[in-house]
Amino acid sequence: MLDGVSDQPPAEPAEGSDVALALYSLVAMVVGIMPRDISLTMATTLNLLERAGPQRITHLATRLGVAQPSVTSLVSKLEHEGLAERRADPTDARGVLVALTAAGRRYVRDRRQVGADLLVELIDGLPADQARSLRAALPALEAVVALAHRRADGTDRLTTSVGEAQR
Amino acid sequence: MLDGVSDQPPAEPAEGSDVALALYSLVAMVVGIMPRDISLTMATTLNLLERAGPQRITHLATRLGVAQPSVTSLVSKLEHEGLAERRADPTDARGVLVALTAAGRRYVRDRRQVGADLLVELIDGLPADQARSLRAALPALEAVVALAHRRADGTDRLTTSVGEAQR
DNA sequence: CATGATTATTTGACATGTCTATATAGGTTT
DNA sequence: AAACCTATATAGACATGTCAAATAATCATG
Repeated sequence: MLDGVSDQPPAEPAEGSDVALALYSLVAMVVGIMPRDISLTMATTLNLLERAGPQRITHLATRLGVAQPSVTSLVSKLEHEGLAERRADPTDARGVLVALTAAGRRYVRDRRQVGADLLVELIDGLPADQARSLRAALPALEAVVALAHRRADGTDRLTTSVGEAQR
Repeated sequence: MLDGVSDQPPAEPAEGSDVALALYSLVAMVVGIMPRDISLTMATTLNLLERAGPQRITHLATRLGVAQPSVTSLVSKLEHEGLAERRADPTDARGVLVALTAAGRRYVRDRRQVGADLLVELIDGLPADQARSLRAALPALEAVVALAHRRADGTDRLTTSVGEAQR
C-alpha cells in the first residue's frame, strides 16, 4: 500500500500545468523575498533533518546532490553554530548520525514561521472567495508536499540501516 | 489583473495560517528539489529582470538587499555567461540598465519550466477531487503572487535591511 | 562653472561552497 | 588474521558571494 492517495482516479495528465506554473511563480516569489541568512544547502539540510530525523553523512550527500566531503564541512559548520550535532551510530562505529539540536529545530521552525507569516499577510489581502478557494485546496497542497517527500525519500526510513541498502 | 483583487471584502485576519504553512512547506520542498546550478541571488536577479524589465544597478542592489559592488560583479558574471547585458541609460550617462539577453530570457523560462514540470507530475498524482480544488484555487494563487509583486515593486528593500550584518 | 552629490567600477579582503585525491578508522569476508 | 570494502575526515585547490573603501565619470545646482 504505497499509495493511499490514489483511491480515486487520478486527474487527466497535464491538466494541472497552469496551476503548476502559478505554484512555481509563488515559489520563486517567496524565495526572492525570504531572508538569505544561510545557504540553500544549509537550509535544505536543516529541513531534511527536521523532517526525516538523523541522517548519515553519505545519505545527506546523495540526497543533496553534493560530494561527501562537502557535507562533512557543512555539518561541521552547522555543528559550530549549534544547529546540528554528530551522534555516534550505534550500529556502525565508522558512521555518524547528524541530528538537529534543540536550537536547530527552533531555527527551522522560526524560519518556517517567517515564511508563513509572510504568506498569511498576502492571503489575508485576498477577497473572501479566493481565500476560501485556497482553504478548500489545503488538502491538495498538503498531499502534493507529502507526495514529493515520499518520492524523495524513496527508501522509507534508514535509521535502522544494516549496511546493505546502498543502491 | 491588478484591480480585480480588492473588489470584495478581505477575509478575516489569520484565517489563512494553515494554508500559509502548507504553501511554505511546498516552497521549501520545491527549493530542495530544484537544481542548484546558479546562486540564489543570480536566480532572483534573473527573475526580477524578466518580470520587471531592465533595472539600474543601484535599484537591483536595494532590491536584492546586497551592496552595490556585489551587484556589479554579479552583473559582470551574468554578462560573461551571456544571460544579461549592460545598456546605456538614455536618461543618465552615469548609470547602466541591466537587461536580460535572449539567452537569459530563455534560461529563466527553461528553469521555470523545470519547476512547473516537476509540480505537474505531482499534481497529476492527486485524486481528482483534490486536483479540482487546486484548479479552483488558481485565481487565488495568481492573486497572491501578483499582490506580493505589487508590494515588492512599491516599496524599496523589503527583505533585510541593507546595512544589517548577517552571519 | 565650480562644488557637491550620484552611479558605477575597481581594489583588496574574507568567508563559503564545492570538488578531487588521500588518509584513517572501522567493518566484512575468506 | 589478512585483505578488502566502507564511512568519514583532512588537505589542497578553485570559483563565488559578499563587503568596505577608494576612484572615475557624470549630473545637478548655487
